[in-house]
Amino acid sequence: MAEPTTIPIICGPTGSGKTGTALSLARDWPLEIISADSRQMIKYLDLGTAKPTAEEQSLADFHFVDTIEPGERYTAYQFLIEADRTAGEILDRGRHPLVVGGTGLYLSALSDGVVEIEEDDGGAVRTRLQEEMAELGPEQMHLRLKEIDPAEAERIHPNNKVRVIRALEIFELTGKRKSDLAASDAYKKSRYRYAYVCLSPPRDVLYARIDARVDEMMRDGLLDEIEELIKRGLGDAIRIANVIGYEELLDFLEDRCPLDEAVAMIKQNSRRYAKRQMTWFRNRVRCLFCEDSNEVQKAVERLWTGRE
RNA sequence: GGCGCCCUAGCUCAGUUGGUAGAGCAACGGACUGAAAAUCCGUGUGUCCGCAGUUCAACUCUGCGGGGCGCCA
Repeated sequence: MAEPTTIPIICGPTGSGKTGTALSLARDWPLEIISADSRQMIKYLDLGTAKPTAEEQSLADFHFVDTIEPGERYTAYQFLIEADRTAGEILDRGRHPLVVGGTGLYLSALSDGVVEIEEDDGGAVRTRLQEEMAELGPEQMHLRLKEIDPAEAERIHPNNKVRVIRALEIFELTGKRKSDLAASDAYKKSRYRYAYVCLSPPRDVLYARIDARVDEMMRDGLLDEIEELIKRGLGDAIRIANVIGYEELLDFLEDRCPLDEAVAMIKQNSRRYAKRQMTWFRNRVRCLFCEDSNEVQKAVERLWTGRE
């Protein structure tokens, strides 16, 4: 039996230049890009998510860009299923799949798999748990988790409502403890192997680039984009989508802060996001770290030519 | 030029009746298994403007110098 194909992943924090790197490779290689970016998937949110432009999208085939509606639910599990399928189709065309993105959870779902759990139809269980959380408070809910799944409760801080709810939700849906499922082999996995290459410029360079990119987004008309979407009745959906750049400007448009303050917050939140991404890549996955685009390109090409 | 107030963390400031200092924000570190650009946890990082004096001991008191703000000229 043949070794499974190894597919390269270009990861890295926001603003590191992943898209540009992928497009450089596209000049010399027959590749298709599997974008692993939870916010670039959302239709109409273009400037603020630094979505590849129409021109950039004409230079290579991008998958998982503009595929969901604002406010629509999408999960790491769906990404695993669909990205695996897409990778297969690309290989069938005789081309190279190249995963590019900064959403760590989606990437590790793809590279390491994720536990299979029954679907919560319409999210009724989660909605109810959220209501109970609001009513009873985090301590009570954490205590409830402690009774059904002490090991998981031990790992989750009581203030982390999202995780406490998720663990309770899993128990209600499956009748099994999250800690048991995680230790089992009930994993959904991709057919392929993946190799991470992380584009990580020095921090001061990255931060300067992030700040400059935010100014550029504003010059390009991010505010107009949002006002247009509000006119089309998508204001609430944008809030739900929870995207840096949109949240802050909605605050400004709703008179909650001056514009310069909103822009400063976009920069700060983007930098913090980049920092969290770096923490993930440093400690969560094994990857080759490169300071610049050329190094990344060489590493990817080594994978494709089969020379390790 | 005279008088008064101020100078402590990256920023805004608190504080020590003399025993080398602490809040908020920022920053930094970490967690993350179907919400992840989400969610959560942890950590003071300091020539206390400079020099000299008094003192066992000065960030604190005194003098000189520097910078800032206000009022009067």
